[in-house]
Amino acid sequence: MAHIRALASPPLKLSANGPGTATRATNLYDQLRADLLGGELEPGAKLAIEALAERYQVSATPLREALNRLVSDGLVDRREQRGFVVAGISLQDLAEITQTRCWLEERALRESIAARTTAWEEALVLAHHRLAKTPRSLSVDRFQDNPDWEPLHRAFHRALISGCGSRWLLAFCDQLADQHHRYRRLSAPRAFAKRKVKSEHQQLLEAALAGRADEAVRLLHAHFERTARIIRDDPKLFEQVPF
Amino acid sequence: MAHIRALASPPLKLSANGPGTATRATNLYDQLRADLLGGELEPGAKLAIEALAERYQVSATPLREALNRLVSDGLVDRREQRGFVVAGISLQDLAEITQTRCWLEERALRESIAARTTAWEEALVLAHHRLAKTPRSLSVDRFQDNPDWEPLHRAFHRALISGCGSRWLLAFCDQLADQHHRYRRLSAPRAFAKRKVKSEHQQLLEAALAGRADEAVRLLHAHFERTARIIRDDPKLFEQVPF
DNA sequence: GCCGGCAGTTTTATATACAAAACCATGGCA
DNA sequence: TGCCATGGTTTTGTATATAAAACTGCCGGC
Repeated sequence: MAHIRALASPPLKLSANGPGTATRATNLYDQLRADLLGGELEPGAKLAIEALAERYQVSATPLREALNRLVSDGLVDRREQRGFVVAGISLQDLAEITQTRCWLEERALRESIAARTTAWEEALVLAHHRLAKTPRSLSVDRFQDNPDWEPLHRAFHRALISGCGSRWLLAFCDQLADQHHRYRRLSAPRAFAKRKVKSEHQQLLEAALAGRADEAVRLLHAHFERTARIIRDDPKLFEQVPF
Repeated sequence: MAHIRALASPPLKLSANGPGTATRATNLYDQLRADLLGGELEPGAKLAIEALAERYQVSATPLREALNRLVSDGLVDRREQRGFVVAGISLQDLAEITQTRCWLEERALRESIAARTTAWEEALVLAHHRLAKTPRSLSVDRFQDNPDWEPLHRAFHRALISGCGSRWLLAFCDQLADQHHRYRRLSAPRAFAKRKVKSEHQQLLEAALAGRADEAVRLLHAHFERTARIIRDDPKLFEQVPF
């Protein structure tokens, strides 16, 4: 199942420069993905081959390969004979992603808790510790994204469900987390003022470690739904929906 | 969410020959996918560019594009700098796919039943009718695959869960169904002798229509697990595991 | 004034040519 | 004999060139 990518980081090379060196299409895929998730490339934007080839200094062939991979991830839309565009966002889609993520992560979390091991608990505690000591914002009074935070947040949520026993389910959850992230980016400044994210994670950790599955699931759902509501209620966000 | 492909059939063209005509890479993707699921291309087999280009009468560029898409589907493995191979099979993978499919389809089925509408019920009845009147085997006494059967079987299972309200979940289920199919193909001759598939579907239909969610889920799990067991117990299938 | 077709332009998709990495067999050497 | 180095071969991955489709703006008809 080599197709399931490892978390949000580029695949680590086994040998320094032996067989299996990363290919140009793969590097480009990683970079494009980062730019899509980071918001450098905005939803709905045209992904013109020539412009991108110029921007990333590659030729059309590996570029098209990378774009094709991103289509499968749901980050890019392919329009036959009309090229590629950044996947759009909508309230409907946000609702489905949130709902689906609740369903899948609930299952994964319950399985992880039911099958919990020392290794899992320790990895979880570690992930939480790293997250907890990292500030969300670089500035205390206004929101200024701390780029270290997001990967650690991601890693914590990943650790919660990592013991579920199904690489498929984990891959699906990763994909939904990517999608969720595209929306979360938009709400981060608003969420910063309103939310006590830190304590939400703390409670989640404690419930999971203590094996209180129902409580952990409840907290996780609330966590996701709170994010969704903040985005949904943002008056500016969806006013100019192109459809 | 244009990336979610429509069931197992090629995307239907909206205008006869207007904008959006299928591209060569897309046609190739469909064909390769069919051949992978149909077993023309066996698990572990090398997918050499030149050989495939010759076989399908296309050049390397669209071929590589199609292969990249199939990697995301989990039907093909990419080995950096070493080309593509048909994704392998293993007992471990079969177990995970079966388990994950049970989890996801359970959720989707429960949601479908909870949200059931007349349209959903009618589509389900229709799908079941078509399946029921189509024989599994072209010959009565020995197994000879009826190519009409599989798409109808797929459509029935799809109809069961189609009301779940999440295109994401449906897409994940589709992907798992594809994977499951690769294994199911292998067990079909053995399953033919042992199983009353028809009555399993009949019961499932009745439970779903009557809104008996728990029973429907139980039947669905049993349906999947029975398939998995038959494959698992096949003495020939996994004796020469390449690892 | 608006719709529908038509030519020029731009952009996408594909074929081919080329570069670079992996593979393979051979042969030297301990 | 077993192992690593090495050169030639094959195959992958990338760049570029070409073909084909979509877009644009203009024009004429209704």
